[in-house]
Amino acid sequence: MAARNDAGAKRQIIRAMKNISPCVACPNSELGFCRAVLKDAEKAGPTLGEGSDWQHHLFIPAGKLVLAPNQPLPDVYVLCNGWGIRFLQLANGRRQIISFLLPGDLFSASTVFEERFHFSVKALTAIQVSAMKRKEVQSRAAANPSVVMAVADFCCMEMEAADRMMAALGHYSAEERIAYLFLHLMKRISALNVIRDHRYPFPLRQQHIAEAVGLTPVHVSRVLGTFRERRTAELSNGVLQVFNLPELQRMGALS
Amino acid sequence: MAARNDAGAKRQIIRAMKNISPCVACPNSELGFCRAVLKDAEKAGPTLGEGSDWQHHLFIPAGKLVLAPNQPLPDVYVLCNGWGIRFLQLANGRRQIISFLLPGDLFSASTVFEERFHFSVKALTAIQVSAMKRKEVQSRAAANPSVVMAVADFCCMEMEAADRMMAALGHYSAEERIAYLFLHLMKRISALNVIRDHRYPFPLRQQHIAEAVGLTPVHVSRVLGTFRERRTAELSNGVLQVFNLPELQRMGALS
DNA sequence: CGGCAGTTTGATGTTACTCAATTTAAGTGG
DNA sequence: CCACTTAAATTGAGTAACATCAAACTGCCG
Repeated sequence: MAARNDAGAKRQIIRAMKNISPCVACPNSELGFCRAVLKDAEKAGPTLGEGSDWQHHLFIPAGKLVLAPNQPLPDVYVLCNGWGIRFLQLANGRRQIISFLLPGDLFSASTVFEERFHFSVKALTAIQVSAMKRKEVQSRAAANPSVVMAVADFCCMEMEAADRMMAALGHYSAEERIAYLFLHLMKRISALNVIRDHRYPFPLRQQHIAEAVGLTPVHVSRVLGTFRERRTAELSNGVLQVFNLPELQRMGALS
Repeated sequence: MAARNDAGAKRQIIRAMKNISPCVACPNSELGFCRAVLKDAEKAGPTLGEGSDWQHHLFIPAGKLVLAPNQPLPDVYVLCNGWGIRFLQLANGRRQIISFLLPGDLFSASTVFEERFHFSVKALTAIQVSAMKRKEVQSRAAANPSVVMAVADFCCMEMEAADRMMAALGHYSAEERIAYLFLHLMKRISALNVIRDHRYPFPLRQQHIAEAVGLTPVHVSRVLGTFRERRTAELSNGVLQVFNLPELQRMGALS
């Protein structure tokens, strides 16, 4: 039921966002938000031209920093394509990955409200980003309740995800944290892709998993090793293959 | 500067919330939100009677569960008085404290948008809670931008706090996590109370600290012991006394 | 072929957990 | 005011989980 809820919210975001971003400038969008919107724009005809002055699109290569914290920025960002990470840079040089950004995701609901962000964003793969003037988004939201609903929904999802991750970080073992991360991302990926044979696109390095769940890369490697031995799941070549879903769920279920 | 920001946001919430809740039914409010609102209501005269049908007040004894997760509830809750904890109940019987609720706090910004909550709330001390019909809050928000701003601000604060706590849980040692928690709460308490001699009201058991930062109560006791030995800080009798603030900040600074 | 980033493996060290006992503090009822 | 009870905090000993350090291995790309 939680899964249905998530997927429902995502669809709602997609639907409502049509009122914000036609997203017509994304030529090669393959997933989620962009494609859905693109189709609609085609149907609707060429009314919403690509040269609008309140939104533009960015094409960012893999590994590049997209946003640094505490810069005043006039735009709200939606990831159209590819994967990103949202993270906090810590004093000791480490970083905590707060969330993985998938196609259709607002970088954060807070970007709609505030012009300074407390986090950084980096491209994990090559990505496309839709940047929309915050002022314009806000005024459209004021005129259109479904946009407000979409932002509110995203906001709730974001907060719930953060809360659950806190619980995982605070009270779960290495195995359980990684299982939880896998399940959480699998649910989100499933909402965007058709998954066959339990094989999920998963462009993460072990380093990223480590930074997300608060372990060292070395220990992540060991845990993934045991997952492989036990034939629970295997991560390689950017694909997560799950062999024993019940086992994974047993480990990663928070409540 | 971060502190000023926080205090500013709090004041803004208090100001904007006057449009939502006169809060006149709280007889003994001593802190923050309620008192501010009460004063204003007196000035404004008795127009806003206490018998309004869209809000009521709850008096809840210490230790009582206020909200269980996944119940559809028609109200939005603001803590008027006392301390509460917001937490996730985990499968293994443990719980993760997500945040401490102080006077003036919305239980969560998500309560304004959704009728089912993913968390539980428990009274840490005896508390007073203002419950306002969500529908009414939403319609007042639609009519009054400053209410929207207040909720948005609270939302951003909540998300930022969660993100930083994730970083603390993921990458920080026991000492650092506890120092971080202390500093975070000290900042929030300072926004509500006048603090003298670095003595902060702090009605937490070591068990609560443990549940918030992901340690065992035993280990919390040891860490607090070293804090006391080194004369960094001391927690006893519901009072946190800080002797060496720079030392605490050195340990608990995230970035 | 060489270089490089990512992963794996081993040996060792440290942090924090577990279990259990003891002390302290805070009521409660006589 | 004092025995009795109970919750909370402290202390100690032993252990498990994860970190650290270092070396070897893999795949990939020029």
